[in-house]
Amino acid sequence: MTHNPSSLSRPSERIIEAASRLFFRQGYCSTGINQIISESGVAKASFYTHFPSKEALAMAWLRQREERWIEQLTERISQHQLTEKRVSAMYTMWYDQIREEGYRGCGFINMAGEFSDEKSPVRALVRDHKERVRQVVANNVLNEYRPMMEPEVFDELVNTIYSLFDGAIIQA
Amino acid sequence: MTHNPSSLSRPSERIIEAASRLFFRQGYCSTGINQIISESGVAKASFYTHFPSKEALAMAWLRQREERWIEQLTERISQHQLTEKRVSAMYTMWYDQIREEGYRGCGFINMAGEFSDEKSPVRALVRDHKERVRQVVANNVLNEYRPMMEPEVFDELVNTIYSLFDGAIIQA
DNA sequence: TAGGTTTTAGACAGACCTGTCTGTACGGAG
DNA sequence: CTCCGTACAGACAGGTCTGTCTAAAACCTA
Repeated sequence: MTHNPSSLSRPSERIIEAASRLFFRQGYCSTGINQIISESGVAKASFYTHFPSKEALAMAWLRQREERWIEQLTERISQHQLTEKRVSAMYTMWYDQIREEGYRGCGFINMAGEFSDEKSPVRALVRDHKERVRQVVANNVLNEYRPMMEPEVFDELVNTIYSLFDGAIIQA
Repeated sequence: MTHNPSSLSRPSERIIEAASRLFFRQGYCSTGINQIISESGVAKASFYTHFPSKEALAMAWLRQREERWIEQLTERISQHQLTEKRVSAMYTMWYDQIREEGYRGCGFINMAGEFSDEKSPVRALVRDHKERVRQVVANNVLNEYRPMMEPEVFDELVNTIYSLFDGAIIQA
């Protein structure tokens, strides 16, 4: 494979890159396959050799985003020892995120909102994402507190912290 | 017109009511005209006598929402004299809102996100909405502070308060 | 150079969606 | 009773979108 000087070499990467930009800016429904292949400089047939459907592309994109997101979250958290510092790091990350993304909301929620079917795999993926974040909160952020209280109380604490994290900046 | 015992009498109201529910739950693109007329129990021809297009319906819905929203906001604010109480009332209203709406985010932002064209009238309407909220913050919430500082400083304060308010809604 | 794999360009089918049109039903006003 | 405005049902046209297919070009390996 000759090196491609300007853009990403592999078609599938170019596709995801373009889809990421377009889905985020325009939403899933408003973005057509033709626009995606046009902006990624890929033939339609190539698209369908790499992704079986448009929905599959959306899922691939969400999965990649999920991967990076969790990765970054755990990395930031691991830089601190104190539980309160970890919580703070979590909020900082969230804050940075919405700043850089230009106030367009959580990509996962936005995407889920465009799939009317409650049983859609995309919805499931979004639910999984939220569950994983909750797990990170429980295991990486608040784990020091776990031995100090009853399991039910601990779970409730996790839920509370997560809800604040997920739902709002009410703190500010 | 005979009184209709069960549902709303006027077709246009039934249409907006159904659209409100569906747009909110499924998003604009995923909701078809056929679904709207089916759920509102209205013939397609009737729909198009009341609204020239699907987009016009969306705008009508947003306008109605806007009206009620601003109305409720100013009413809640006017119940308090102290500026800090007014700010607090503003946040309380926002909090109530996201609770009752089931954490699906700001209807305006969600809708705007589905219109790719930056110059779409829907986008303009959403921008107007945000500007009106900003005006309310300046004139009804923080107005007591206005004489106490330079105009630029006051504007900055308004922007800050509004951004927090706005950013919180988006995240939810 | 030869051969197999991947990519490209774009025509095409089928589904779906918006918006139009035709024809019918019904209730109230004159 | 008759007229008129409004609502109903649904077929239909025009366009758009996804996903398939063909045929040629480019690339990599040997």
